[in-house]
Amino acid sequence: MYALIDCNSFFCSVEKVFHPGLEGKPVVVLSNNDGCIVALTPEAKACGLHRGDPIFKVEGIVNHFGVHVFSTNMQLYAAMSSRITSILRKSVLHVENYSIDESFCDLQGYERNYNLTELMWNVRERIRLCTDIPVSVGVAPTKTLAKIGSKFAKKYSGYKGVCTIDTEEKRRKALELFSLEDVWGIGRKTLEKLCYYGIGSPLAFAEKSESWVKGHFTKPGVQTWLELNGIPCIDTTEVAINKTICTSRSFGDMVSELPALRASVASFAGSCANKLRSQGSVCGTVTVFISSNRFREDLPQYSNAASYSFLVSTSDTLEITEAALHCLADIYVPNIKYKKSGVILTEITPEAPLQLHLFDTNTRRKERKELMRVLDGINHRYGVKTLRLAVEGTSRQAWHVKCEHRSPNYLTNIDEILTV
DNA sequence: TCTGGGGTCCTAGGACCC
DNA sequence: TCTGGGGTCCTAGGACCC
Repeated sequence: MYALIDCNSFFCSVEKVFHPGLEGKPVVVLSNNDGCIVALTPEAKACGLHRGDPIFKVEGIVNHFGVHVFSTNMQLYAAMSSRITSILRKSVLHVENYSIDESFCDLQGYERNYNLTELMWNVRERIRLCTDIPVSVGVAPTKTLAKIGSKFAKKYSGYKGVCTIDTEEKRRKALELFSLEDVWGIGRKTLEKLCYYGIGSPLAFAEKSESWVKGHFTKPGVQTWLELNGIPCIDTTEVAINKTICTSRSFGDMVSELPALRASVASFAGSCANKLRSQGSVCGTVTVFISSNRFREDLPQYSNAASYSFLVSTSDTLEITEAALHCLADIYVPNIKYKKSGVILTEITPEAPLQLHLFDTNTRRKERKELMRVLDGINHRYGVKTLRLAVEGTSRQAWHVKCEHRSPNYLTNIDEILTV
């Protein structure tokens, strides 16, 4: 059996931990740049707000109902997430951190000594006591069914936060009541396809014959079908090493001048290189992209991308930034109002063993590695971007993101710790 | 005025090999 | 009229996830 632990309205719940007066009030958390709603409480949903709504379009609702609005603070949410994960790991042997707000537990063996529902009730209570974050838990023979269970646990208070699907009868009942589009693995396209074949519920899909499903769907569809029928086949083992690393942002204000774009690209390249080193990898290629504001039909549109491949794979901030700025120079066109830029690192491999190159002229690899070690050490101790390249700029610039309602970093910065 | 960011996996088809 | 068989690797694009 598997358990899925899902934090309820996670970003909002974290904000509520530090603003206890908000219990029972509508709360939303915005995307970067204070653009769209990315997380909202049930109370906010009841006001008519939806995930994905651009905030400026729903200002009326927000003001009318007094909805509490927060800018996103990923550093804070990530810190809370790791606290929850560590509580889980102390409670259950096999924990798989699936996303910032969800973890799977492999409960194999626990059924001999525990009632699984009671076990998860205890885990849930421990998380509540230690972090004040409410979670919903689904327990079932497959991960897809566990996900469904957690949704029921969230929706119906009678489950007291834990819904276990451990009999054929419960499985069929759950599949009958659950909505098809909420099934893990069924997106917009698959939903359309299922509708076309007259399939209206997860149960109807699960009851199709194996040969029919194999004839009409490819591997992911077949996997979902198997999982719904109680046969585990989705392996979500944590990917500790990313195969691509991307940092991109929409700008607070549009920019046209090359120096501002260079500052943004250099800053994103630095962030990418930092992530790359933190997972002990090097990259073979860096890609830079820039684009204008696609929502402004009245302005000339332009977007482009360019890549550079290194002779010898690297994780050196200076090398990666320099290459990224060359790419930018290749695609920059003046007199365009740019809204977004980004840096992508690909062809990521472990830093050792490093494939060298016959015609490589870089003789300072060792010194550079030491320099990066010092750079990372300082930024780890004194905060992200304390030490950075001059080209990234020094003052608040037009391309910086907007975040007018950001909470302090209560959990990670001693200067911003909560005062009681 | 204002519209997010960061990933993975799978498949088909092209290009190439013997 | 007839035009082999069996592979690998790479990439773009689609679909999905949070």
